[in-house]
Amino acid sequence: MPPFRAPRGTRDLLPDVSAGLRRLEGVARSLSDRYGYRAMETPMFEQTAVFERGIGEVTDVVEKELFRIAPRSEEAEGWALRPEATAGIVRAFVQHGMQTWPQPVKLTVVGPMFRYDRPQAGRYRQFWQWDAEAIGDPGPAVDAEMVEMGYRFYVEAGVPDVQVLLNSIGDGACRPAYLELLTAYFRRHETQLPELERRRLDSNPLRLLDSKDPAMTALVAAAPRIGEHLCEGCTAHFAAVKAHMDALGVPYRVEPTLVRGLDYYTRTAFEYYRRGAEGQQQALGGGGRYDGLVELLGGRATPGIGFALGLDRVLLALAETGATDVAEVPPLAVVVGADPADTAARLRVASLLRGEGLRVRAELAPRKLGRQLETASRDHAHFAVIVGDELAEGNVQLKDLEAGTQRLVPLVDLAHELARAAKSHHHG
RNA sequence: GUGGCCUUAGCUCAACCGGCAGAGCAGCGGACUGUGGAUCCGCAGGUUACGGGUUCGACCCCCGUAGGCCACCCCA
Repeated sequence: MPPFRAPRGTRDLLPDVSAGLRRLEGVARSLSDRYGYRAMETPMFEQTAVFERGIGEVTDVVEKELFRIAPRSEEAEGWALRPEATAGIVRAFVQHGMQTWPQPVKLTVVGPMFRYDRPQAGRYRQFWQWDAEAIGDPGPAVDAEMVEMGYRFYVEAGVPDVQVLLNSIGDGACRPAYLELLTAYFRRHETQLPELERRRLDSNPLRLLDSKDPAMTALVAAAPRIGEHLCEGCTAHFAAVKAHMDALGVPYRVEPTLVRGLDYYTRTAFEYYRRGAEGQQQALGGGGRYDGLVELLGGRATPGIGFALGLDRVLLALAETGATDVAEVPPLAVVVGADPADTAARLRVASLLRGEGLRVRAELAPRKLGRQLETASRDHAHFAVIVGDELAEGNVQLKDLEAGTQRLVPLVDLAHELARAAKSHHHG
């Protein structure tokens, strides 16, 4: 056992996996660009209060999953690593007076998030998200546009069987009344409720709706549905969102029991999940509207909507379907030497080529020529540059490792020759 | 945070009932002293996750800890 290991719930992304993550990040940035979302960065930690106020004091994320940093003695307030991006972005929106920018302000963040959770496959204490937020547009069209952008991400990333779940969870006008109705309904059947569900009746009654306890199925099916108790405004908004989705041709399923875990959501709630995936980590991403959040964090009342897509889970899904490999680009050439001891000559020739912008590897270990060529072949390099006695006359051997041919080339022409060969290689 | 299963070389895995810890792959070297992907041979690699206990004797049984995984809670 090595003396040090990556902390629990974190992991090293070795080059293959790291390349996969960067590929996903590329898809996310491309989509952000196409849909008009501008990239920004927020700090990886904020005042704890930003998350407590923004996400909600009684949510699991704040109550038990927040990665807290104890304040130093001279500081009154503690910090916490960001468990999600929305609160920080909205904090920045308020801080920098973005309500004076042309509305809506569309922003995106890609980066690591942190939650002090019990780890499992696809659930880590440090994980990566693509987050996008559109702040300042109350209309349903931007909701549909956002759901579509997320859906397109999975399509372009190559994740099969992604389903969009859609619901409306009401707003300040209709949700309180519905909650009362729902709570009253379950209270009437309280004796049939399992222990856990009885406790949730007080803390978060909406959660009863997507309980996994089989004893709840019948009860949930007969429970009042939010969709039938939305106010006029929410009903119209939801209908318009669905109409836009239909027009865009994005497949979705209305899921009346879909609720979201964070307090700030209003009206539109959506989730992307993978059908048929074993294990519980089928939630690939989710989001929703948060028309009260900006005000909650000290700004003028401003509507907003956003999503967070979990990149680790996409990586996991791609690995399961075997579509994860990112082909490594081999070096154009490997510089090898006839005299194993003369490392300096190899290093010098490689340096020359690198200065000309070429991707080359120098074989620096003092191994005999055969071994050097062997590793060059296994690297799938196109060429080997053999440095030997002919260097005295200013020449090297340029060997085509695929064709097996080689010829004498003056050192002064080498970069040009290789660059030309590289071009013809790439163009077939 | 709750319950359960697992942990042997860098990786994938063997090791009878409690009786000398092994193989394949990967790495390094040789066969091959200025010419490559194959082949053959060799070398190195281990406190059997860690700490304790039972036993003449523990990879194997018991207890604890850590990590991973699974189901919850919850979520990405």
